[in-house]
Amino acid sequence: MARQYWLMKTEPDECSIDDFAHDPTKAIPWDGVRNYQARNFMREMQHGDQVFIYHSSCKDIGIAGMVEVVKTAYADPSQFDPNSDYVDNKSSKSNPRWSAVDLIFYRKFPRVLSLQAIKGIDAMQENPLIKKGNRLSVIPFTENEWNAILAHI
DNA sequence: GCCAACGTTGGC
DNA sequence: GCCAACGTTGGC
Repeated sequence: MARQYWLMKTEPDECSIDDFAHDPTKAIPWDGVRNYQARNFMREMQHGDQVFIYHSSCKDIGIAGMVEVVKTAYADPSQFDPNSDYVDNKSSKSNPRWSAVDLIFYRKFPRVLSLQAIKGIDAMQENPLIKKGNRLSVIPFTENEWNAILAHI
């Protein structure tokens, strides 16, 4: 199947593009997703899929760079960790409720492409990212949307 | 810090 | 299965 394109939101205080860039050889587990729609998208991800990293709830809101999927969905360990904020007592090991994927650095943009700029891109008008009240933290991108973003970097 | 919009929970 | 209450997200 052809490579797919995604966007994942993160608060840069938690995990930013710089955390990936810091060691480009090190895969970082993307765990803690506790939304079913976002989880389902993560389960569709394939090795080699590319992902925009979006910084939310911060000073410099927008797309900061790109990472790549290096490990497809597996049971998110944090759901079973009683010390984790993300523990889910209703999840079972035989049928884990939540999934994680591993991501690796691909590229940091010279500057963050701001949400405001993204809203101005024609090809992005149907993308959930710019819809008011949207809370989805994992968003699929069409190839057209993906290329339109790259054309503005 | 505010608050609108949304997803989830739980009583019925 | 409905829906009100609640907690969270995320831009401003």
